[in-house]
Amino acid sequence: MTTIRTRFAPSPTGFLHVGGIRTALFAYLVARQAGGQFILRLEDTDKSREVAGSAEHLVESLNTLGLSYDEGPDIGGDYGPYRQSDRLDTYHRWAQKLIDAGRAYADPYAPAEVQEFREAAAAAKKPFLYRNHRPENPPVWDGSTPLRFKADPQQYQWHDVVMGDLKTGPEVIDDFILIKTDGYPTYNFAHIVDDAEMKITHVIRGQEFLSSMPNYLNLYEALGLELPIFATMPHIMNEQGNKKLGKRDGAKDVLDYIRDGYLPEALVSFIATLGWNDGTTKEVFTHDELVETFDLHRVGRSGARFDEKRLLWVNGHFIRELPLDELMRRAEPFWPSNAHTVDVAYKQQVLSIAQERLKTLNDLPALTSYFFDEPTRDDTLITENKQLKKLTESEVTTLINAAHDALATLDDWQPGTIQDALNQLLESTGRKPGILFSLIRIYTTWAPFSPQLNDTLALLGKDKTLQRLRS
RNA sequence: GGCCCCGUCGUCUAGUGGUUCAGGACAUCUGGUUCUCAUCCAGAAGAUCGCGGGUUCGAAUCCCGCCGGGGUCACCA
Repeated sequence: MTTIRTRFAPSPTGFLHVGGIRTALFAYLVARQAGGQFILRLEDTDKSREVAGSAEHLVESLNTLGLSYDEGPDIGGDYGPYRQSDRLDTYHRWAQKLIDAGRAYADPYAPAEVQEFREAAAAAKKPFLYRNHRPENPPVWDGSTPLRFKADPQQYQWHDVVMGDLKTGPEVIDDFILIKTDGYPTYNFAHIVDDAEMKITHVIRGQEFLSSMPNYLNLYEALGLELPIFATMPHIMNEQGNKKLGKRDGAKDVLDYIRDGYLPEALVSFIATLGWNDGTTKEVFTHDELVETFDLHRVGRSGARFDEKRLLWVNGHFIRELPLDELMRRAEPFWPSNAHTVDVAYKQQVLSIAQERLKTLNDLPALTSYFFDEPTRDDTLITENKQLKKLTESEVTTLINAAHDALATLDDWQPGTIQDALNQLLESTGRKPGILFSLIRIYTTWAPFSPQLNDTLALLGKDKTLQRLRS
């Protein structure tokens, strides 16, 4: 039985967005659940598009999301190198096989000439095919011109795990470039050679490559290579649903989501369910659950929209599921600045009452700042409150003073005892909780929302509570 | 334009001829949980399954046509 080997093969031209991550994730899952290997290969054959530092960025993105690979440019492996620019001799070796077999030839035309052919075809409203201009006696290829594949146009039928049975006619097959004049191979050539040499069993990639499949099939044949299993992922669409998600349309770097307080596991679960589900009503999946239940056959064929609202909900869900000490670790970079002057145990208590209110870790400062800093008074909290705005100034003062005095006599400062004192105050003042508790809550936090009153006061401490009720 | 893929509530989807003329989730709205926000619970609204034909006793599910959306036609991947 052959070992399942999948790969993720991005080009280092920038960051990774959710579309790329999904392809990587699915390839990763297929390998992991089969006990196989997941490989990272850098497709850096277009020097002009390469962005400095993006290889490291891709690696960081995969690591951050927990998509660990078994072989790759930075860690090596038995089938390296894993950077295409380091494999040029391999491509030339395979190209020579094609030349020897009469299946590759030097392209004698200047770029402008090819462009003319193309425009003539467009003018005649016919699809452009390079092979219609195939030279009769091409010169010996010396590397100064592109090397083209001599296609053998024919009808193809093939199976795609996601897309099902597909077929196309010979008209879509053409002579494409194998090696460019700069000596680098094209993707079309290099990925097939590499997949074969690296013993890749499943080619999982985006839909944009679907229309090139007949050409690839033709090349596999010419090269005498066995076909891997193909799985084509539908596009993830932008929020408007009218375009494939792309960097130029504002697709975000996945690492930006992490910086914005999203949990890697939330991102992974959300991305996995964009086009896939396990057939039950289960909505969120842990890493292990995905490894166990993921199935390429259940990936849908239609493009899915990227809905941030749903991601936000998934993220909140995962935050609530986190054990407190783990949440503490994750939250570390997100605290308001003054929180660092306070001891860890206190922060942990603050976190415990903020946990169920966090949608992202980035919500932490807004939710907890009054535990660390003196809040600034904001009277609109009272004047814009339906019930409180009816009170006169002296009524407010009276109530706050009463609260101060009642709480000042309290020796045992605990949520329970505080609540008892507050309940007594309710009786002695004859006010509704909606008035009394709201007022105390506002005076002690000056925040639009906070955890329930007794917990907030308990954590704030007696001194701070009384002091804020005096101001 | 040629070729290819897709089309179920606003969104993600379940559903492959008949206990599903449609289930779940997000979002929205309502009520409850001694105060706000959130959580949680209960509930509401929301899809004539893109449209039109056909096959069938019966179709979201099969066939045909149309429309709509997307992708691709590079010395980019």
